[in-house]
Amino acid sequence: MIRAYATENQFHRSLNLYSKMLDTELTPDKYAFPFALKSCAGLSDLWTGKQIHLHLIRYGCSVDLFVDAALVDMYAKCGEVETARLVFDKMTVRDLVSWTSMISGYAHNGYNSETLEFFDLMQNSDVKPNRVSILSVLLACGNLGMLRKGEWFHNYVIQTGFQSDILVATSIIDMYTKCGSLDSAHYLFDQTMGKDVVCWSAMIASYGIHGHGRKAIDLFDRLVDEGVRPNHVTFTCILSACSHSGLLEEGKKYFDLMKEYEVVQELKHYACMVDLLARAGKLSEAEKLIERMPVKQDSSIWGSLLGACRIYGNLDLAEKVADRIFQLDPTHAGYHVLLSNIYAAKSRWSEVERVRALMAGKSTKKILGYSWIEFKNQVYKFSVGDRLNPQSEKIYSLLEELAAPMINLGYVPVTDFVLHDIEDEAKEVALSYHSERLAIAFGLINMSPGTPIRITKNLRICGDCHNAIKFISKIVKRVIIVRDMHRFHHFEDGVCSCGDYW
DNA sequence: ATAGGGTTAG
Repeated sequence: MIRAYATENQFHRSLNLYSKMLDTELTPDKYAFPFALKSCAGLSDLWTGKQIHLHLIRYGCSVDLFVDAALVDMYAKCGEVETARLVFDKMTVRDLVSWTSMISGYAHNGYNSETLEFFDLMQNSDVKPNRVSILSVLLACGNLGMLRKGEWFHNYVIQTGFQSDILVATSIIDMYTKCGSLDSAHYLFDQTMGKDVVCWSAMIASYGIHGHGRKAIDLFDRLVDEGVRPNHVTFTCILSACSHSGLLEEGKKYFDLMKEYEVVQELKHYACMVDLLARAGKLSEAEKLIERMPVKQDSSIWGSLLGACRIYGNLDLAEKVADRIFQLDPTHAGYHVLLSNIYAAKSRWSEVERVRALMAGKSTKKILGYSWIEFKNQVYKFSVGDRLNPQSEKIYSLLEELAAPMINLGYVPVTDFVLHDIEDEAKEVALSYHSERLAIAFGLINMSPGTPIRITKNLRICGDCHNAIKFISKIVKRVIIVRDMHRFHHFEDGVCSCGDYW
């Protein structure tokens, strides 16, 4: 029964029975523990997971292939990757599933390079990967934006025949999407037989994140024609796609359509709608939607609105919205910076100072921005103004060389994005060495002419860099593809695919 | 008798 409930995702019931079992004279055995642990994993219930870990030691089940794999999985799914690794290291015998549990734990917790390293280690231990273990490396390649490595795995999948597996195919489509190769994603999607709703959703998401809202809509309508039932993820994908392309009326239509399919409108769907309305300039409509939505608000849904307040220079609403945000999430550095930028754009320097002081007083957690690029099977990472790369000399002189032609073509640095107490000239310098520009210069120096430069960035690209990269793409006659935390920007001949709508 | 798995806002 513990197993049956765990298998049916009824984790609370599963654990209730486990707990009842402890009250009897029976003791759980090595067949019960994996499923009790699976239920903890499903609930991300670390506390109960640790209790069960103690039980299984007490009952002498701590050296068992199945129990240990379940422990690794439980710790990983509860975010305790290091503990999972300790359990894994203690195992005396490891099979494909134990390796895969660990690799998947790495992949799903953002330990992307570890995922790839561990996959190699597994193969060196003469454990042959199967379709399940492939999913994790594809996820890691996608997260890292490692297109060449991802292509290598795609080829590997073709050789091994795993491509006919719909889960693997979907993962490859997603990998290509996240590596900026929309064409490859689309090509594989068309080739894939027996597509289910997940695969369709992945492709809709793909068009969305690359800014092809119309194609996402066509695909959604095709999915419906083929009798596939869209689910909560499919709707998230289509709403997000509409939002990235500014398709306001279409987005509203799909939001309403959710009711017909009896798909519950969750926070993530409202977030897309707020974003869509706000970026289209319907600020008060967006505000009203947040106020009257029947799901619990979070700081980020107000954050979308604050972002739109910056675009439209609406200071009054920005102040009101920022109040709400700081009540919900007082230590978020990004929203403080956003608010101070809104003040800066209106030259309200004393307010800028006030927000900065507020920020310092609350010890906000600032995420350091960085950008990276794949080159020769490696990832090269840059942060603003750093000189850690051996080719720094060349990188900085290339950026300096580009400055004059950029200005000749009409580039004007916009320094609103830098805090105002730096001198103007210093601001321009700080901007011109943002991590994405260093990564792009590295790509231009090292990659053969004609190949697109693909950059990944952990934050949103700043407005000035977005503008600068347009000019760079024109001058160097290169396609530059930037993935920021939000979406893709394809720069070519001075134009960005996002149409500056982002 | 037992395990590992694809899509999702900001």
